[in-house]
Amino acid sequence: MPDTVNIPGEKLAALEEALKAAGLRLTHQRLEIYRELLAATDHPSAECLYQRLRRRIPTLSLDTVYRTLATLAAHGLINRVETLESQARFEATSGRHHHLICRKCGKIADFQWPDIDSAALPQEISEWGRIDLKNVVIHGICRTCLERREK
Amino acid sequence: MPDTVNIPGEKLAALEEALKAAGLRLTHQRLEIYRELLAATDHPSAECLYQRLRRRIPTLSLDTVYRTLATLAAHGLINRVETLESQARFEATSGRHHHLICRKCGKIADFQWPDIDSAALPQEISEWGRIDLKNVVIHGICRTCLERREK
DNA sequence: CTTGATGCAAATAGTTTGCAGGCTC
DNA sequence: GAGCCTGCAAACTATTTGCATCAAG
Repeated sequence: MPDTVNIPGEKLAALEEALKAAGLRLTHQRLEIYRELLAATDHPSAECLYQRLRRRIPTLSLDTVYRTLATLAAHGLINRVETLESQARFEATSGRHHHLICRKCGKIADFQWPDIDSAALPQEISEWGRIDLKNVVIHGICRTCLERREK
Repeated sequence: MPDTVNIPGEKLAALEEALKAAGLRLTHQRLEIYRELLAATDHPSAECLYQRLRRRIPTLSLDTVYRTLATLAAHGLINRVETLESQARFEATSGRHHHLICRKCGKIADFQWPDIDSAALPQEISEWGRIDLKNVVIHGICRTCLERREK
């Protein structure tokens, strides 16, 4: 099993470029945090990322995870995902997608819905202001939790 | 100017019924907090509701606002609105609607989008589990903030 | 070398909880 | 009158910040 996550080079190049453009340094921690987020599919919280990374980088501190997540989010490399929980969750920025959230176990899954992506917004919206992002959030109970409940 | 907010009786009846069904009491505080939320259009935070209600009920405590919001939310009378901010925001449960969030001032507006409400979800979703709620969240910058920025 | 980034520890913000007295049913 | 609800204060959780040190460019 590899000790570090291996990730498409283009994404890492984007990280390096975005950081450089903002006059920020490409540090070991930033690289690893971003890598971990690229590899993760479960929209981890800061705390959760910290636990995973600690195995590889024992000296890493939770503060740095928070600071790095804020930095990366500010530069559009990652997204803060809005949930109803108190803990913030994160994902690496990637193609257009939407979220399924289980209200029981809190798991977040992605799904595609091209029909919505291309659908025209209601007329009234254009008067509200400038639209940056259109996202569908679906709440429900995932299959695993449903089956657990039946027992 | 009226000292208390006046609200359609049906909503209040729903509150009374829902509380009674759960074996909970209809207290002055719960009534007023729910009334305030029914009247509000700006999805206020707990702190914000507290400030508004204090004028009418000087003895009200912030803790009670939090506790009451949790109670009402647990019984489906109000919704916690998910935002990217750290503060939770609330709205009285009402007809199907979606949210516009200004990333500058944090204002949340409602809008209708019947096409989405009636649109069929992608096939894959049904395999995920049970769907309770389908919500569109739009992020952008509201007109007021756009104009302020131009100056 | 220089300056921004990190780790540590302490501070904050928002929210929750334990307890004693008050109010609804 | 009995027990849930409230207000008060203190506890908690997630996140942020000040400062001395470290490392990337």
